[in-house]
Amino acid sequence: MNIEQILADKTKEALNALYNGEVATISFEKTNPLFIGDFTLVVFNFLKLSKKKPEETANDLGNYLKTNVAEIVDFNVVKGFLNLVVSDSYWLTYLKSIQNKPFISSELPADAPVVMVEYSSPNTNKPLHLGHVRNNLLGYSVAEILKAAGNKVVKTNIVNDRGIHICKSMLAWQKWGNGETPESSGMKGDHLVGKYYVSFDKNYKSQISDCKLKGMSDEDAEKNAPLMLEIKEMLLKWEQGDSDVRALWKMMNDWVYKGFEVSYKMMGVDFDKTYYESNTYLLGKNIIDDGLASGVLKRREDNSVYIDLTADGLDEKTLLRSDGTSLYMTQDLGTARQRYEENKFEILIFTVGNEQDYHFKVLILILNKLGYDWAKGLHHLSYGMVELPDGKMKSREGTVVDADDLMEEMIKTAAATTKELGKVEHLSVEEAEKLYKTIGMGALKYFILKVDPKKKMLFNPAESIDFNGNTAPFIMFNYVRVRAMLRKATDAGVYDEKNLISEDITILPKEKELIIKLYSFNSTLKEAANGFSPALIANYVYDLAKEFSQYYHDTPVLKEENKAIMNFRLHFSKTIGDAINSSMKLLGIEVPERM
RNA sequence: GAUCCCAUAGCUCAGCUGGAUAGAGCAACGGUUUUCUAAACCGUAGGCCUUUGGUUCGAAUCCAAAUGGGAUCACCA
Repeated sequence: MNIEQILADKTKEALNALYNGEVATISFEKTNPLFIGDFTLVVFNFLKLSKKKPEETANDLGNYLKTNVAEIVDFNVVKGFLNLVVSDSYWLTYLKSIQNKPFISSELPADAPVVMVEYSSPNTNKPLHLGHVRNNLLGYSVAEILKAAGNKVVKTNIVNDRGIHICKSMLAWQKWGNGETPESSGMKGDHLVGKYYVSFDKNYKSQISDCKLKGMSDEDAEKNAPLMLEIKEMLLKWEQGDSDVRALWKMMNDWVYKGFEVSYKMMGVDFDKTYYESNTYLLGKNIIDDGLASGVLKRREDNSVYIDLTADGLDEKTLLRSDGTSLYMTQDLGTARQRYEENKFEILIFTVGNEQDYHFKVLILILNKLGYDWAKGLHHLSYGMVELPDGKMKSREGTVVDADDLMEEMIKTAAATTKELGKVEHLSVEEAEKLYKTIGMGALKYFILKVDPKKKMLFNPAESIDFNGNTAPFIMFNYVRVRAMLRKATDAGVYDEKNLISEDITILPKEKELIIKLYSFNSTLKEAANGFSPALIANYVYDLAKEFSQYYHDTPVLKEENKAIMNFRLHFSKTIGDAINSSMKLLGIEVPERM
């Protein structure tokens, strides 16, 4: 049983014994560093029971806990705050109990709930950009966190591989591509396709202005520009299964997938199941039938189907066109049900940007209204846009930060910095390349994940991502210090791996602080899992690394003359290193052994 | 017009379910290396937590309104 639980139980007991009263839940907080103690109990809530002043109440409880809880060696009272001091031996025993045990259990309980995390969901008409990077990193990290918290996680990706936007790239390539391929051009497939998407848009825009010069309204110009008419025809042919159009579609999508594969690999993300919208876009009509039968959905005179959400403060939402064809919402209803039927998930998380908050609110509400029990487990993991200093990214205007470019840039910067610091002398070329990638990608991932997902974030490409301060390289650096010490100690034969910690060690204040930090790993993981928030893990691991850095600076380890103390500090440092490594893994960040 | 999200140091961000004197990093200024990796450590300076009301023993945190910023509100995806 952990110390907080013991304290909570004993406090309840105390309230009963002293004041004959009861309180439902009692929670302790970490003592503010300005005061002496490890845990603090705020007693204001108990004054009604004690009918005494805050100080007296705190003293009563403090005395009770000190005499009745072996782990409590001292306490002090400041106003209504009872600060409790936990014995060093408790913390030592705790540290011993986690020695050489993984922070994250690799085994799942047999009855682990299934959680699906859907993320990435790219379009196949253009390459990935910075917004997708945030999406991928978030989704992957949340999946890792949920897995570590004891869930059976299924990572899924739904590829938006059909529709009018894909036809744009296809038509442009057909018209102006001269048979260009990734091989002939040397371009990555997704970039090549994206190039034609941009050129379509450029030509389309100039046609619109031509039409407007001829006196058309904005709306008519957009609808009647020759390219738009051709696109519509192409989409129709695609839907009818025209073999030429389908062949072109397949060829170009395959180029894109090959490109995405490279980007995903570089990002270090992967998927257990990939769905394609071309296979699922017709789903959902059976749900409509059920909904009509139960009266939740209604049919208009023109035969279109809708749901009235005005009572919930939302609008009327159309779910089926008057011609009977389905809409974005229709297919999302269908795919959600398909997911449930295939996976029987407890929770399904959609990692999608906050511009779709409304869509997901409606989607989840409709499924609940339709009476699906599993709809309670749906959750939209919404994240803010990544903004550039001069406004938001627009792919059509070319003001995007391309994901591949960004990653390459990060790795280059990592290489330059590493060389500048003279850290590559003992590394082979392959090792050095690997290190640059680890550092560069780690810095990028940490930079993005440390920000609360729901907030929009600013990315300034001119100021490349920092490597000092609250960054992944700083955290890695502290891990590397631990590993270097352990290597040296092992080589010198002074590291006793079996005899962990002897009892008579006096722990330093900083050591105690760090042990308490290690102790909070599990509660942090739980919070991160409940809140789907990698940022909590990022903050945790930074605090841990920062405190360790201070400790490392002030406290000799290998230079310590007392062998027992040296061995303790080695084990202690190793455990910190393990915690750093595990935390970083939850963020999808690898740590190097040297840097 | 309606709905949703955001507002904390010059800049980028923490601050969990309300708790004691609001924290980091960057930038600025000063210091630390014969000592386990200085991508480090220490110090100085920098705040009406957007504003106004309310709830409370206690509010950056909860509620309401205002202001500013962003997003969304198609028989598009």
